[in-house]
Amino acid sequence: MDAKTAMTSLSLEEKQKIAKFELFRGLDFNIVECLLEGHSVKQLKHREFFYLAGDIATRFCLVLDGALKLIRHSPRGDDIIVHFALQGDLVGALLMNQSVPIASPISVKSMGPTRIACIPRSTFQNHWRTNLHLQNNLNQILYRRMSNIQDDKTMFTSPLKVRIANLLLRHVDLTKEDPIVPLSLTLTRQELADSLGVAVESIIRSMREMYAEGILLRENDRAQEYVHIPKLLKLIEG
Amino acid sequence: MDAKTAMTSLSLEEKQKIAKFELFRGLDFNIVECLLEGHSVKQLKHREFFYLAGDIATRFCLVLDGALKLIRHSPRGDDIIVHFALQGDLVGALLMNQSVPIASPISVKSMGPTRIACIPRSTFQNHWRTNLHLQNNLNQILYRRMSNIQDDKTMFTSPLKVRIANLLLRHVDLTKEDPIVPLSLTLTRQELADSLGVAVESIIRSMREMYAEGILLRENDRAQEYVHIPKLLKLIEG
DNA sequence: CGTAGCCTTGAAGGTGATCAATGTTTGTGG
DNA sequence: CCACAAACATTGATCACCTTCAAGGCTACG
Repeated sequence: MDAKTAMTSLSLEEKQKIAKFELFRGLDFNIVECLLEGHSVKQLKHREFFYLAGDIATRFCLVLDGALKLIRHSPRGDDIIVHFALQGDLVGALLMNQSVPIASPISVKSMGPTRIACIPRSTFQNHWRTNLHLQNNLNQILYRRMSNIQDDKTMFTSPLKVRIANLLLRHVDLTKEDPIVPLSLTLTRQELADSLGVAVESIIRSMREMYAEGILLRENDRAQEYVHIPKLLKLIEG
Repeated sequence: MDAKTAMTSLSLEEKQKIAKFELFRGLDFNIVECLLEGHSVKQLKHREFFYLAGDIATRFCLVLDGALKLIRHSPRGDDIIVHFALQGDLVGALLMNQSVPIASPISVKSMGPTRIACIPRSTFQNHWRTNLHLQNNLNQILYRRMSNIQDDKTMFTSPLKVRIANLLLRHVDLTKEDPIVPLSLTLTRQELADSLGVAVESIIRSMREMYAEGILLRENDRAQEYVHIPKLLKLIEG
């Protein structure tokens, strides 16, 4: 096995960090170790795939660092992003719950360098599926994900600028007092377009206006973008 | 307690029928009886609410007959239907899994006369939450619901006629050999519009074309609508 | 018999799509 | 380190699709 495909395991130290993820709340450390049974850590480069749509899903993964995007392909060739998975999020867990391995309906691609823990299906069957407390935590995650996607659907009828605002709002730290906060996840214009199901050009034109209105800000030409929360909220409220 | 609000319980016979729902697959009958603990049967008229958005959810329900629609309200006053719940489907179960009762983000309204079994939160906490097998079944339902709504999102970029076709396809019995099958759930134009997030007029104009193309059919002016499956599929494929 | 909900049609208008061209940034291999 | 490719960003012009508004008809139901 060469360096490229070398698979490492999590150190004890790292496992202890992971045990603090919300997903594992209320679980003993030795249980968490069981849940990671047979795992392997993978360092994905930018734009690398974890699943391709149609692959039989024999493993799922926990995001350790970085971000993944979950992509559906439309018959017309459009790619639609249905979810962004960040640190502590699970990808493919719902597929593991099926009685036999099934084809993944989505592709999963990294956004920038991303570290994940790949966990085999058997571990899910033996430990995840049988742990009641964990199932409840999983449901919390699902509930949030379902809420978000329902929200997207509800926003469908709003003008594009409002929909962009709504999407960006999910990727800022709202606990800060500051009215101006940076985006915690950098999305390209293309990713915003794919997430909202519109053309890139439309995103660009809408965001240009949002910059002009001071809703979005950029530190003298640097890449990092900031949002003005009160203005953003005002835009969404209407 | 007058006739209007009289609450009845399920007969033994009916419980046995319910025990055959996919949701309860693999569960003993006496377990199913526990899962219904404290339930009450409600006969909803047309357009009656089970939840109103914002209500604190202290119970959930199982659809016995008829149909419910789950509605989200946008800030602009548009109503968006996020799901149709038919026989055997659950409404509000995800809300029960939260540690404390929370406000429902959706309204739930009957479509025609509908019979439901209302089940108190405590029963969920005591019996549903603690039953591993049931949790797995619940996840199956969630998976399907999530798939559907992701599908909707993916279809977003398609022309309206394709999106209508895709929605109708979910409400026909595909096990039949016949190319022409009736819709198992009658949706008004308004409901189609609310489900797809478009204007009623757009639905009407699109469907007029679909009638002209023989994709949709109607028995000499009768209300029951039929779809021509192969043509429907061809439209979706592109 | 009047109201409420749903269906239908037409005309006018706007939002976002499409197409084409070009600039910018990033990463890769010679 | 430079050259080149690939991904990403931007702009303008034109156009299609869907929305909005207004008006009217149909059906069910108390």
